[in-house]
Amino acid sequence: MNIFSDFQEQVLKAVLALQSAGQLPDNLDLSKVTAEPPRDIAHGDISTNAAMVLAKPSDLTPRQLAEKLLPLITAFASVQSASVAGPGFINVTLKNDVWPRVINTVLERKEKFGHSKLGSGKKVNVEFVSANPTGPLHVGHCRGAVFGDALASLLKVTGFDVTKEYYINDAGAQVDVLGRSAYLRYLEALGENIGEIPSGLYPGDYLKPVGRELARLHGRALIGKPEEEWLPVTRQKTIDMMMDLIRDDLAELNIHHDIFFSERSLHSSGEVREAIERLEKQGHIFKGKLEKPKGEVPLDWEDREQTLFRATAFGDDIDRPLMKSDGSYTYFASDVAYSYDKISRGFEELVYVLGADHAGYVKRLQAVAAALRGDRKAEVIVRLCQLVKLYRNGEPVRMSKRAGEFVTLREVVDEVGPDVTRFMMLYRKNEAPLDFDFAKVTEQSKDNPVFYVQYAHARICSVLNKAQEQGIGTGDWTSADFHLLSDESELRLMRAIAAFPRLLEAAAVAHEPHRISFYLHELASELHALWNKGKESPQLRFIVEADKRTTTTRLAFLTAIRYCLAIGLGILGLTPAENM
RNA sequence: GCGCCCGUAGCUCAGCAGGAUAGAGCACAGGUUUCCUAAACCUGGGGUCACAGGUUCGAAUCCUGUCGGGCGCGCCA
Repeated sequence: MNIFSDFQEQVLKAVLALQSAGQLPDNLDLSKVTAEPPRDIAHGDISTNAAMVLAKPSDLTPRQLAEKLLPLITAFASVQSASVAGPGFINVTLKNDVWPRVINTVLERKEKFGHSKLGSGKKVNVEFVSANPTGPLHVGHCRGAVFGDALASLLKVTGFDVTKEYYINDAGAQVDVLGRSAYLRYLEALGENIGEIPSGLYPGDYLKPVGRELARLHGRALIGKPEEEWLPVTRQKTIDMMMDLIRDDLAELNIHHDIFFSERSLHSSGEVREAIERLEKQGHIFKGKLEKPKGEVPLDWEDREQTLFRATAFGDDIDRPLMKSDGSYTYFASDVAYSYDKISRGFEELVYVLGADHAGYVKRLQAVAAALRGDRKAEVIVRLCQLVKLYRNGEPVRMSKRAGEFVTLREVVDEVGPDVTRFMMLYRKNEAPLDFDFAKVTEQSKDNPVFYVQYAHARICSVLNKAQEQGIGTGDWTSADFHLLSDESELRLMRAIAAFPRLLEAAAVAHEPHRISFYLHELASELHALWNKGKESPQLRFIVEADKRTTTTRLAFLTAIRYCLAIGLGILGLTPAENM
């Protein structure tokens, strides 16, 4: 039950009624008609702009049209009163029985309250993390990982058919370097003196277990062989073990992808060639020279003719090369094939969660999809996550990538826990930079939003448990009478509950899971406010021994709030705290 | 040079799908409280929504331009 979308539908029906009565023109654009909670609650429960957006094409003033609509809206079953206000808003106060119905809906639908069919089963691919399999995940991957996972959950509960995907960059020069680095560790494991790891290879200790495993599997068999014989072996084993490592890191954060897609497989299956042939047939490929880049010029710049995808025809800034000078495919060529693969699998929405340093990829990804999709719908949506700055007691944590000193994702999660990590990553709009202070995020005070929200849930659990001990909160809410809830704080909480389904839909449409975090903080805040009132006014406490009916009502009410908190936290990937 | 993101209170940030008098937390000022419904509470001051145009009945929100900050710009992935 979404009181806002229900009301909007009714308003649209009222407009249609006026149209069939000949009072309004037939060809009105109704898409701009909204039904939303007014910012100022003095304006009632729901406000619609119908009269304002439809006035001009109807050749009426907003007020005239509002007056026409008013009697129809006043007649709605759920409406107590309606009035025209301001420039032409129609404000509505709902009948008292609406809030009880909302709460009953929560109690019936339980952990599915707020779920909707907004997405109507649309197939969405959410690709996130996709870090190179050359080492453990570091803190920089953290935000995109959490964001992507939460977004996927959000889209799921709003009715999309979501696939969570990780693209493994297991082709190209980087993983060759990785294979060579592991080979050294293999020699080391067999007792050879390898000295310092040469620059250009991966120095990290995390490759030592790979070396030992290679030694266990192959003994000394790989020694003395030419590189082209051992490299494929060490490379693949290393990639496999690194991906296991990465999967473990992600599991620490409660993140599980549906599909791990290998870039290498695109080459071996011939898809790279196929996809490029398809572009070629469509005439989107040509040979040409690119202009020298402005900015920083690469050291090995050479002016040469190359095979290019005409990305500029699809809105990109420059055309993109598909072949290297040695005749092999570029990374971008794999991207073309991968896009083609996703489109062929029937995804109508391709979501990419990338770091802000990949902003330059947005247009080329969109260009590729536009060129390849043909008659299919395949919309590319890119969400960029800004950097996370780590602090320890207000001091920035220094990291040097060159020296191999970086804070790993695992270190963060081990120190503060997955729930705190996830919530903090989502307590900011994705395109805004984020400060993460180890001290602040684990602080147990109301200034810490994770704690604040979890505490609200735990408080409810504590009351419900206490009630159960006294034999009152049995879960049978049939005798609850929500008309008894009349305190301002209680009314605000009921409005917040009623707004939850709408919030989820809006967050899904905007691909902005952070809105849920802020909503939860607000909901928690309202709950704590009511709780604090109970200190001063015992009649506002949840358990009122002398009044069983009120107690039952409030326990049911708390249960509904608890569902909202738990559902929201669940979408963000947190486990609601039962006690703290 | 070009592209993308950002610019809202002293600070960190929200601002819901263009809506009515722009919000929260911190900090600041004043007050309450030592209760066991622990990990405080209440009240208050504070704004040229970077700037200038435009679209609209209505713009922090959409468009254009300017300024300021960040990121990126072929044979790395």
